[in-house]
Amino acid sequence: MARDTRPGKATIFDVAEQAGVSIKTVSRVVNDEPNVRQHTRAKVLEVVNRLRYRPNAAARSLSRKRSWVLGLVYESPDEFSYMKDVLDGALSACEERDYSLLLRPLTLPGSELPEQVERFVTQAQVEGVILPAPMGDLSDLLRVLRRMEVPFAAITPKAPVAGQVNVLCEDEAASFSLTEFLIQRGHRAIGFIKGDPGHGATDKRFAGYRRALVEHGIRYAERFVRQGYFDFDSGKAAAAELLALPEPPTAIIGSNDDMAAGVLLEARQRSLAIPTDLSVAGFDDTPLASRLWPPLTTIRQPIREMARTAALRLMERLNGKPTQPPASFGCELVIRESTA
Amino acid sequence: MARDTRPGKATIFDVAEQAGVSIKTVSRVVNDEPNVRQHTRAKVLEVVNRLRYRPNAAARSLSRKRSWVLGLVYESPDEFSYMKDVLDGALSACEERDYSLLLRPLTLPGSELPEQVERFVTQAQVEGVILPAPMGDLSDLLRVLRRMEVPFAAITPKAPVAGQVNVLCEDEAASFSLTEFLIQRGHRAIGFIKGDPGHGATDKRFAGYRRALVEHGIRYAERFVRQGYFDFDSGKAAAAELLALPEPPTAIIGSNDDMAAGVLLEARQRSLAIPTDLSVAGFDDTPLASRLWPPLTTIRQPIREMARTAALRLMERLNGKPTQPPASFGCELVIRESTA
DNA sequence: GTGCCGCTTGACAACGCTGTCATGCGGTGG
DNA sequence: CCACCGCATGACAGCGTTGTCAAGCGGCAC
Repeated sequence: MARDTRPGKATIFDVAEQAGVSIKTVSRVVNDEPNVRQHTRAKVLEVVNRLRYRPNAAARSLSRKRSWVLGLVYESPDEFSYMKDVLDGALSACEERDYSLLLRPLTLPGSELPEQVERFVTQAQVEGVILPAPMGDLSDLLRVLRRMEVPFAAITPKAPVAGQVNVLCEDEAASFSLTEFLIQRGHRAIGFIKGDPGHGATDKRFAGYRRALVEHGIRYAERFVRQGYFDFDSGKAAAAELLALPEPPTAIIGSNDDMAAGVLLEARQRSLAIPTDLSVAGFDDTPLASRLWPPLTTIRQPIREMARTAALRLMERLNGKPTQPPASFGCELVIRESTA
Repeated sequence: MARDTRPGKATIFDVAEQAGVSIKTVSRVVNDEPNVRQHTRAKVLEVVNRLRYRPNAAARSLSRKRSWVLGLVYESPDEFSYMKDVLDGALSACEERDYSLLLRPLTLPGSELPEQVERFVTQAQVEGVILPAPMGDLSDLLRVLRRMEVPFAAITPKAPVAGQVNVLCEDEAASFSLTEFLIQRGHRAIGFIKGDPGHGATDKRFAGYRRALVEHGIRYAERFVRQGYFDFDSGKAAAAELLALPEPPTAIIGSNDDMAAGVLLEARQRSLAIPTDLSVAGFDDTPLASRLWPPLTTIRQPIREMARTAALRLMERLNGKPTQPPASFGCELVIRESTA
């Protein structure tokens, strides 16, 4: 364990020695603490740059009893676009604030989920956890985190989690405006494919759909509604049922783009022309939406920004800031060629 | 800094005390070192479980001068499927071996790239870096890593990187067999959209295409080849050019699925029927390929496994195992309805 | 009985940093 | 002149672990 003298591996002792000060003063300068004379500070910084000194994270963690590590616990779907945005947003926040982000994909449903998360958190000394949908609704998971006293940030949970960071978006309103848009284009028989019942967005999107119907004097018909699971196959299957109805809908809304893609494929296989015979719309504005034919009318959510906010607020919380009310984000209707 | 007595926060001292041994013996048991009597070992393990003792990672890192952290440096494309598989594979390896994985998305081209990577590595004390394509071909990046003496694993670089972990796949052979498949279906005029010139796969896929033509006695025609950049828009633009030729090709190969999706859209907009008027094929077998209409004939690569192998070999290297010859993986032709 | 060896165990320093507290110093008010 | 105060700085312990080295012990060969 002789001292490592490769460049870039300088320790606080090396800097102190060369700057002619104590290690404590170097520490003060590096951490931007007050009570260091301007002249001293400058000298230390000069040596820091010359030696390319970087504080050792492990030593710092050990001493301060903090790790500056956030965890991102997620369910890994085939169609990863949503998670990609979450990841981008969380990473950008972490980088900005010099936190690290550790990932932990989980498979649902999972009876071992609590242990897996516990292991994840203790193993890597995770300080706080980001929970994209539907993780914020898994009571087992929340219970473990609370027991371990690990703060977390829930992105679009069904209901805001008390005492924690919450980031929501206007799913209900977005769904309302999408449905309203179809109604205004003359549709009366509008099919709706729900998402996974475990996700917070599912109920809200469905509620927005219903409210739009009601407010425009259209009777809600249960036969136009099918259960899906946010994946391509379930969307395709639901569409098959809807299109087999005696009087099929003239428009179908999928609760996300991947299901809407399933609708599109099913329609094709039935030789329906889109949007002439059937209008189709989705949610999320994933890359998929613009690559399909015809490109999907959909709802764009600021997922990246939401995840960023979740991460930033979580850090603030870890640094002692009191809990804030949930952050809420608006959505935007993106009109493309799949609707008429 | 009073001792933290919450459950799950026990230290090696607590365990030693309750087991009636020294901390060193606890350390031996926890690290599976030899020379501990069976009886002693059992007693220590009992206490470890009872107190839910988990070694403090920071302390361990500090003492051993290792971090057990790998870095994944990547370019973040819109269509994330490739990276999703890389991520899954790398994470599964890391989890298995109790390593952590840190991500660092980068934007190319980047003049600040070397500094960004250097900061990433020193900041988080990254021990080794995984470089999915096209990162393994950026000489600036490789230079920095070598200077810092950080081992890395390159996934499908243009040429294997000397002295490092390399994971390749049979891109040339796969491209050959895809092209051959089209030829056997009667195509003679086959368009080819190249990928980003910076990627290793680009040249190999193109080479396979050419070789298949030659071996089947078809003259290679430059007018059937266009430059793309592995993204949807460039695929669409290239297809537009190819289809505007006086004698357009009857089949087009995109060097990845996203570009093939662009071909599909362009064909649609020209009212070409797929596959009757035009056959289309891609590479990678991303979720996109099966969601398009018609579903894409494509090449499936074991990206997940390749990334897993890259990570595992990198760990072995970090643990002193000598460099091995590159690992190579086969690909598989997936025939769907976009070709006839 | 003596010397040696291998297994088991423990004492203690070291890893690189930050927190606590003490000390020195110049200025200020009485 | 002295007491006091605030700023600047440093000595040193402590964070929780592992590496080194020494010691104790029993067995075995001579």
